[in-house]
Amino acid sequence: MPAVASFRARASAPAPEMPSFSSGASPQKQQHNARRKQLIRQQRKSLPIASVEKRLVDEVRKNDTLIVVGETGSGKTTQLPQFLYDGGFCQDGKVIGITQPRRVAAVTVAKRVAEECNDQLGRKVGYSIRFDDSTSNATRIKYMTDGLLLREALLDPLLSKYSVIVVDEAHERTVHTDVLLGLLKKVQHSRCLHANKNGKISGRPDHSQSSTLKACQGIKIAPLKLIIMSASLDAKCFSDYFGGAKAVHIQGRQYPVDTLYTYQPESDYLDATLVTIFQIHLEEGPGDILAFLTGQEEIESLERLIQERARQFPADSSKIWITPIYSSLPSEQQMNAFKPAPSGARKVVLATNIAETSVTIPGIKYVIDPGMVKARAYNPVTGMESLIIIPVSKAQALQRSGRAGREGPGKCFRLFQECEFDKLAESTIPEIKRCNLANVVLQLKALGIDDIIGFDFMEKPSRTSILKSLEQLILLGALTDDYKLSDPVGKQMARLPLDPMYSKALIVSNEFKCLEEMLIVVSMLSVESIFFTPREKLEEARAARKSFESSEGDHITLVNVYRAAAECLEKSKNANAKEKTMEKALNRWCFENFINYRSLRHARDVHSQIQGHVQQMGLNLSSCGDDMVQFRRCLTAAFFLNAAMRQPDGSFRALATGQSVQMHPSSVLFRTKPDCVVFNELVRTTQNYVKNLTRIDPLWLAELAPQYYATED
DNA sequence: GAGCACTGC
Repeated sequence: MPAVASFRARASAPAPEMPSFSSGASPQKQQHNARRKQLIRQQRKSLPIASVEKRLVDEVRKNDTLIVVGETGSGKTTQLPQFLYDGGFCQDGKVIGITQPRRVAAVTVAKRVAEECNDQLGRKVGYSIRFDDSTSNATRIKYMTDGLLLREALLDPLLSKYSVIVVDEAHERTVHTDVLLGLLKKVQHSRCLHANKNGKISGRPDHSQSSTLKACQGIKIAPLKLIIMSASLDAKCFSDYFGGAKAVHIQGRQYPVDTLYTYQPESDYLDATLVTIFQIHLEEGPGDILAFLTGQEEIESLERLIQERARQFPADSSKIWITPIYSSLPSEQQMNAFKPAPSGARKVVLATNIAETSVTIPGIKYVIDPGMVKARAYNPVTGMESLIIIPVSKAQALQRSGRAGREGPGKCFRLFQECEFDKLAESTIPEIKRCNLANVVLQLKALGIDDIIGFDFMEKPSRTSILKSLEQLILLGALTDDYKLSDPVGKQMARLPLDPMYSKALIVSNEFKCLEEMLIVVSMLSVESIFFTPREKLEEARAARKSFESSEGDHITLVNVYRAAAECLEKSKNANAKEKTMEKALNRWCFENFINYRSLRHARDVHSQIQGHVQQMGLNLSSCGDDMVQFRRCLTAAFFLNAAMRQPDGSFRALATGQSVQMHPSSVLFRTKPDCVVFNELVRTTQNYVKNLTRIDPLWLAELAPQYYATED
């Protein structure tokens, strides 16, 4: 066991603002109602942003683009749109759009603002996220996810119904935010030219804008106001990107957080976390502890270690109550982290990154930050994705420490030396530089942006990564040989909110008369893991899966699961059950069959959305019935880029890249010896693994994908 | 015989 970690203090900086879950309490009595209104008025008035309302609105009037840096608790997300509404930015029925990176934020903030406006949600104030639209013609303040606004741009390239677009949490730099910023810059430019043209002021002709401009000729349209909101202090990069746009700073309201570092480097951060938890528990005053770990496995093993250590304490000492929280944990168990600790006990929340931005846990006074994070990495040359544990960035560390100062002064224990903090990267590498770009490229092409390499990204992805995506889209038939969006295949693919390879699979399956089966497959492949295998019930989980297994592979197994679930719903429907009862029955069925209910629910949502799209495209919901050869041939035609051949040593060779890969043990084919498979996922962990497999006849490759395999023997 | 942070359309 290493020596007890010891710490020294350094003044902390405020952390960025995060949306938090509102309690959603609904007033019942009128008196209660009046009190609540009064309270809301007071709260609004006391927000730091309230004192600069007039100045802010003036700045938006004067500047086409404004950068707003707002610290935690400044109220920018809820207040600024209301200021703009009151300032007359919704005249002529125009809408103020506010984008968020996360669905839950769009919903909770919209609810809060509707309440502040004393109006029903969905009228003046609404939200729109995938699968859930709560807006109407009357909506003037619209909260939405950034990805949804990108989709809207496909239908309305000038985003003509918006007078102002506010991009919130821009510092997070998600792929969607980055693409949106590039697009908005272009749209703003187009609308400016357009307005000038209509006003008989001659704008310089701009050929890059011609397609979008042409689409909107004859429509009266005003310039677009852009507001970029960021919580971090890096306003300069946004300002530079938008031609030196003005930046304003809004004070936050956050309690001070004492930050402490270790004197020595810690070789084992898990053990150091364990030691620090007990150090806080024994030496510090009341308050809950939040420890950031990298994944489920670390959380589970630390939980066991804490319990072991706690047993060595005298029975009358105060107790520790451990609540893990990570994304794949079923919601009921996640909720424990939000409950107060039993009296006399201290709550210790062991969390992944989920507690960094996505959820705010009440009662936290102490944060433990080992300074590591599990991050996705992508190799554009091999197409290989992997998850690696790397040091956090400074911005991330600040975000984590800020979690200790939400309700009162707090302390953050960083399990590394102060000199190490100074060496950390300023901010996390934007996602656009570490993911597959096929979807981004397809979207941009569909928006009429032909020159992807020359596109004005805030931070350009590598040339290799862009070229690789272009190449993949050509192979899928979405682009022609001269990099133009193909018609109808490319256009259809761009309309579908799916991975391009899955979109192509749907189009192919229409020709193979098995669209129904493929629709289920791509829906199931588009969501998080369907099977839930708790460590302590491994055998039971395996037995449950057996009843769905197909010897042909994982794709047909997924179809079987989906259909069994649909049958379960059908049964309770025939028993005239209400929707709520039906969902309950499905939930129970999932539990009994070791299926992740949340994932299945999500897959059903995707299924119904995509079904709507393909029907609109005029495709037929055909089924191949029991002809599984036909379906496997279809999978081959769709996923030919992901084919692998068995080698004499039992490993596989991915045909497109020549990489040596292994079957993942989670595949139903794992104990069998197929000669040739198509797969959907290639991940690197301890070795290269392929997941979601179906066995195919190797001869089908040359027959069904001759453009790719004809020259190979 | 492995193990997967987090989002989003």
